[in-house]
Amino acid sequence: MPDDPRADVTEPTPSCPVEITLAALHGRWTTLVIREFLQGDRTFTELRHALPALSDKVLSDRLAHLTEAGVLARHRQSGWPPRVSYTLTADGRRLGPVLQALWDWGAEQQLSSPETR
Amino acid sequence: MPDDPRADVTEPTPSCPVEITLAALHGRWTTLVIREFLQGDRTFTELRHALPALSDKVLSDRLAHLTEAGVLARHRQSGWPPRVSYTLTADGRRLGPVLQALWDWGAEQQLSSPETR
DNA sequence: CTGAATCCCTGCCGATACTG
DNA sequence: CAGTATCGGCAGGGATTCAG
Repeated sequence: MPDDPRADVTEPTPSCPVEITLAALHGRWTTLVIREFLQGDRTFTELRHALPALSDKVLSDRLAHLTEAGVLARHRQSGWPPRVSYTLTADGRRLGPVLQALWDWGAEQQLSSPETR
Repeated sequence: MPDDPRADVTEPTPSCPVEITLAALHGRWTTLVIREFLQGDRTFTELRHALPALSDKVLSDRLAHLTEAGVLARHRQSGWPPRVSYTLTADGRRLGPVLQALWDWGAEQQLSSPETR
């Protein structure tokens, strides 16, 4: 990874692959939302129930952001009441291992330094 | 990972392993600073030269933050001029695979969606 | 040389209210 | 049902200046 042309960078640029991923995961609640989708499709209301403390606005923001990042796909079912479901894309599913890596480091960290300060 | 007691969480909490890791990586420039250390020890001035657009204050903040997160260790060489070097801890070295996972996803993403918008 | 203190500015997040 | 509009508070990040 240091032996990649794209690693020749001296400032944070959106073209760095690491930045791309962090941008996709960016924002409070984002990883929890993704975790929901790793267990299957979800609608707006289902997410609201799974994450009660998450406000409508932020949930809406996150879904839009993840959709734009290529992680989620939006599906409008026509008819009434309006129903929209979201699914992980193939790219979104590839985030599983990424979250796993984040989880693993944090879990190990909890062991090696239970609490500093 | 969904089959872990610590995954029963309905809001972002600092005790979630994923949050711990994201907290360690948090902040602009942080991953670039870590990348420097994956290639060896560095002093304040060396980092300043490697990342010219990074201000003193933010560099200082990042070093303090990473030290507190257990990623870096600080070593004061006594004498004059004052010289301080930083090294990755064992935990810090374990971030290599994490950054690799972030890199891989982002790199793949660049291929599958070169530019949207 | 290696930072810490201060100031300002921007962007995120949350709450509330409203619409197709 | 599934969002958008608006507003306010607060924390992050940059520039500059000062200190051990």
